[in-house]
Amino acid sequence: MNESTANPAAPALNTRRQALLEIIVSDYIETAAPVSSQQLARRYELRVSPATIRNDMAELEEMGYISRPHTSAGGVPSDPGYRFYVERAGQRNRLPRHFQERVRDAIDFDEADPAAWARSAARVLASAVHNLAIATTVKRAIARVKQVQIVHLHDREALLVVVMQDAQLRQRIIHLNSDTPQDELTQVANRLNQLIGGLSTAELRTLWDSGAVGGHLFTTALTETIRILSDEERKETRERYLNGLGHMLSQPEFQSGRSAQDAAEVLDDDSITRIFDDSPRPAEVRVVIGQESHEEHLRPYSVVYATYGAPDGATGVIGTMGPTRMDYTRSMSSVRYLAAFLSELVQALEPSPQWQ
Amino acid sequence: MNESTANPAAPALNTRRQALLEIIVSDYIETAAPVSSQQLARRYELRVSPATIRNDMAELEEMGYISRPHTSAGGVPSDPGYRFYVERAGQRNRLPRHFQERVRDAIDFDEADPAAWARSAARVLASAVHNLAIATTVKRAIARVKQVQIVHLHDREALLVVVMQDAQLRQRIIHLNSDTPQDELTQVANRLNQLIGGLSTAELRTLWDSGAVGGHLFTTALTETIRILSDEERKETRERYLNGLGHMLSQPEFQSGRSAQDAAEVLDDDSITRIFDDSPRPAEVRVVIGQESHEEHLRPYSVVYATYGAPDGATGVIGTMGPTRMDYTRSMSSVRYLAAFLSELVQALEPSPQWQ
DNA sequence: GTTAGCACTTGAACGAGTCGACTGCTAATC
DNA sequence: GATTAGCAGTCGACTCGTTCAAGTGCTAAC
Repeated sequence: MNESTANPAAPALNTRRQALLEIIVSDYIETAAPVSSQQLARRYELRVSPATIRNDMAELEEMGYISRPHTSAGGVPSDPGYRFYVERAGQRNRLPRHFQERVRDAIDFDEADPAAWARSAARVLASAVHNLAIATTVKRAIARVKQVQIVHLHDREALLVVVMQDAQLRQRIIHLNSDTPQDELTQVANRLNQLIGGLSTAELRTLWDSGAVGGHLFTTALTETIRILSDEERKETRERYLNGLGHMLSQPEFQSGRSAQDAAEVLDDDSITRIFDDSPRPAEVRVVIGQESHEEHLRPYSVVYATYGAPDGATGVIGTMGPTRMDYTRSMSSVRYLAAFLSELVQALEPSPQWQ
Repeated sequence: MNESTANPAAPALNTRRQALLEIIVSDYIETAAPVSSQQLARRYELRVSPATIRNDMAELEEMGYISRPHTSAGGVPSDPGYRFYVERAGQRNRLPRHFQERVRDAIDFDEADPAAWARSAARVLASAVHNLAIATTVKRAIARVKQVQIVHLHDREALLVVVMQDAQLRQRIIHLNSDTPQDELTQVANRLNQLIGGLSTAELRTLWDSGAVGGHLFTTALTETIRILSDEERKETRERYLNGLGHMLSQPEFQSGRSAQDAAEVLDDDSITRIFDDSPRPAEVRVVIGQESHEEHLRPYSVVYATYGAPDGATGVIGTMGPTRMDYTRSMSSVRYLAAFLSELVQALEPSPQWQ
C-alpha cells in the first residue's frame, strides 16, 4: 500500500501530521498511556521541537483524530484515529514470532473435526494477540444431505444420523411404530440414500410432496431429515469457541475503571455472533472499531474478524475482540493467517465437483 | 436430616451456638456484609441480648467457624463455617421459582444432542444461581462401537463416521489407496458392522490381532475405529459448556478487590475439569469449599457439582462455581435437579439390555 | 449464664495541601 | 509563515490529618 494513501473519508492532513498520527496511535497501543509532545520528541526522531508537535496535536484534536482525558494531559487516539491507523498500516504483515509453527502444532488435520479445529484456533489466536478470541464452526447457507443412517436405540426409538455435504454430522431421535430390528432400519436407510444423496432442502420437500415411496419409517426418516436440514439453514447452528478472556482482562483498561463484568456478559449474549453475521468475503479481514459497531454492547471494544471456509460452501468465522487500544496490525495478520489456514482444512472436507 | 446432627469432624457446639452459626452464615450469604451482634439481635428473634451473641461469636471465632476482617468488625464465615452450614442445611430443597418449568422449556429432548442439552443446562443453571455454571457432555469409561459408516469425500479421502454405544458420534478422515466409489465404501462398512457392533476397544484389538478378513480399506477403517475408541477412553473428550461468568462477576466480592482476571483464567485452564474428574456417584451432590480444593486456582471459590448419566454408562458433570459466599442450598438443589433431569435424557439414549 | 454500660478500635469519607507532568499561549527566531 | 523557547496555568495522583459511625471487648452488676 502506498504510504501517501490517505483515508478517503478523512479530512486531508499534511504528510508530517499523518506520520505523527500514526506514531501517536502506535505509541499509545504499546504503552497505554496518553502520549505527550515531549515524549514523542524524545523517543522518535521527529526533527521538530515539542512545541511544534503540540501545534500539530492541537490540529489532530481539532479534526477528531485524538482526544485528551483532561486539559493538561497527553493525547489519546479516538475511534477515527484508530481507523486512520488501520487503513494506513493494516496491510503490513506482523505475525507474532513462531506463529505459523504454533498454528501447525495446535491443529490436527486428520481429526476431521471442524469443532476441534475451531477450538484450537481460538486458543492459538487468543494467546497470540493477548485478547479474547472467538472461532465458530462452519455452516453452509444451503444445506445438502449426503447420507443418512438409522441406528437402533431401544424399544421404539432410533437415532437418525445425517451426514451433510460438508461432512458435518447431525442427529435426532425418531419414534417408531414398533420395535424394529437394525437390519430393517439399515435397509430403509439404504433405500433413502439412493433417493436423497446430494439433495437440498427444497429438493427434499419436492420429493416429499410427490408422495414418494415407502412405509411409515421411510416417511418419518424423510420428514426428520428435512427438519434437520431446514433447522440447519434457519438456526445459527455454528458452535462458538471462546478463549482468552483472561488475557483481555489483563489489559490495563480493565485494571481500573472498565468493567470486567460487562466484558464477561458479552460472552453469554449473542452480540458477537450478530456482528459475525455480516461476514466479509473470504480473505478479507474486517475491523470494527468501538463506536462504529451496530451492537450497543460492543461499542467499548474493537473486533477484528474474517470469514473462512470454501467459496460458496461451508463458512465459519474467526476473530478477536479487545479494547479499542489493541494491536491492530498483529491482530489483522494473525486473523488473516488463521482464516487462510482453516479454509484449507475445511475445503478438504468439501465434496469434489464430480461427486456433487 | 435431624436438626441436632453436628458436623462429625467439628468440635461440639451447644444447640444455641449451632443455630447462631447457621443464622450468621445464611445472613452473610444474603447480605455480603460482615454480620454484627446488634443486627442479629434486631433481625432475628434470638431472645438474647447482643452482648450474649458477642460472647457466642467470640467462641465461634475461637473454634475457627468465623473470622473478622478487622478487630472492630462483624463476623464473616470461614470455610469450616460454610462446611457446617452445608452439612446442616444442604439437604433442604430450595429450588428457585419456576425452576422446573424453565428447565423443561430450555431443554429439547428430541434433539438427541447431548451437547445441546449440556449447553442449555449450563445456561439455565447460571441464571438460577447467579454464578458461573459448567456442564459437560457425556462420556463412557469404556467405549463401545455401535456402527460405522464410510462416506466418500473426494479423490482418495473418505470420512469415517463412528456411532458409539451411547449414541455419540465421532469422525476422522481416512486416506484411501485409490479413489473408491461410495457403493464399495458402503459394502465395506456393512461387512465391518457385522463384525464389530457392540465391541469394546480391547475386543476390537483382539479382532485386529487375529488378522481378520478384508482388504486395505477394511483394515484402515478398523484401525481408525480402534484409534477413535482408544482416544475416546484416553482423552478428556467431553465438551465443556460455560455460562454466566457475568453473573458471577456481578457478585459484590468482585466489585472491589477480588480479581476478575483470575476468575476469567479459570475458564481457559483445566482446573474445573480436573475437579470434576473426581466425580461423585450419580444422585450425590458434591460441594468443595474454598481451601478444601486441591486445585490452587480454585481456592478462592466454591464449586457445587454432580455427575449425571447412566449408572455404569455414559456420564457427564454439571456444576456451578462462585465465591465461597454462595447460596449453597439453592445451588445444591438446582444442581441436584438438573443432574437428575439430564440423567433421564441420557439414559434414553442408552441401548436397552437385550440389544447390548 | 446473661446483660448493661462504656472505652477503644478501625475503616471509610472528606478536604487541604503538595507535587509533577503536560499543555496553551506569547513572543522571539529562522 | 513555520518553528521554537519560555513560562504561567491546569489537572490528576498522592499524602496526611480529621472526623464519624459502626461495632467490638471488657468489666461489673444481675
